[in-house]
Amino acid sequence: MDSEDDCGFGYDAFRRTCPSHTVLEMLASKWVYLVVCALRKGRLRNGELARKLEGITPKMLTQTLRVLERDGLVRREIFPVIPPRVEYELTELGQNLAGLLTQIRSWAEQHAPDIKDARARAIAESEGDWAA
Amino acid sequence: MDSEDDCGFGYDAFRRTCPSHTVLEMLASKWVYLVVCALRKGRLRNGELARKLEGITPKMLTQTLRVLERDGLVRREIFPVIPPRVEYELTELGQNLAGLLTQIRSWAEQHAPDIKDARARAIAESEGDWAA
DNA sequence: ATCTTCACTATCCATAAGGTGCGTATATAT
DNA sequence: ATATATACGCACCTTATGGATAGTGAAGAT
Repeated sequence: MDSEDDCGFGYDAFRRTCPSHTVLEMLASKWVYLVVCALRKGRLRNGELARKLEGITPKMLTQTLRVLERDGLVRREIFPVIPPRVEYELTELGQNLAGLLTQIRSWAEQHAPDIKDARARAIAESEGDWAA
Repeated sequence: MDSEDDCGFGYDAFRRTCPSHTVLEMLASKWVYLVVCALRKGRLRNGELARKLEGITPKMLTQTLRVLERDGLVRREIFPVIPPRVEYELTELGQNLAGLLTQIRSWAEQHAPDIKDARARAIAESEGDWAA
């Protein structure tokens, strides 16, 4: 019945026990999107990322990078120097994903006005209710 | 400096005040992914969605659909019959997005084994630490 | 009379996300 | 001696999220 849904790989993200479902859960994070997009054009240091991702706290940055490293999307390189120097870069798998996530980001940027309008309309309608 | 990053639309998802940033936040949800993907091939009723999205609670399903409706990605049609009949379908904007989200889902399904392996390796390494 | 269906709505609660601040290590500059 | 820079880890706390459960309404079946 859902042979089309598993995309022919035997995995089905609609099933909560499927490994691809947990992958989707991992990807469902604002900071994962942004970190992967930020690393797309080359390796960056922790501080460089922190400056690029406005509003991220050091904790969330580290947490996100650890998840991405654990899942094989990001490689971490430590230079044994003082003061410490650590660089992050996408693995091949990460680069592969970055293409898609960048498309999502572009979509968000392109359609932000549409969605802003839709939200405004939704608010206007709900406010109109009292007078109905 | 970041002229490439705003994709030429004047929006930059890296800035937390940018409307596109809130769009990205909205998209960063497992259930948003899955509901949009599920509706891709046509309109579905609440119960049909609930059966398709294994593990979703009625609350999360309704909540997700309300967000998608508010943002203009999903259209809701109510048939005034008893028992109630409500159908959901993607708007044009939603269809547009569904293409991308389906790619993400396919990616998750294709690369689930790679990520499973990466996680296993990460665990093996961290367990190896005690013997180091 | 009671049950069933369907699409919710409301409520409570456990967990997770996320923020803040402090500690660590050490070469270099003052 | 003290301060600075860097990239964290750790502990604590507050808030938000998601899940479980129960309730609603109204026609039709039993």
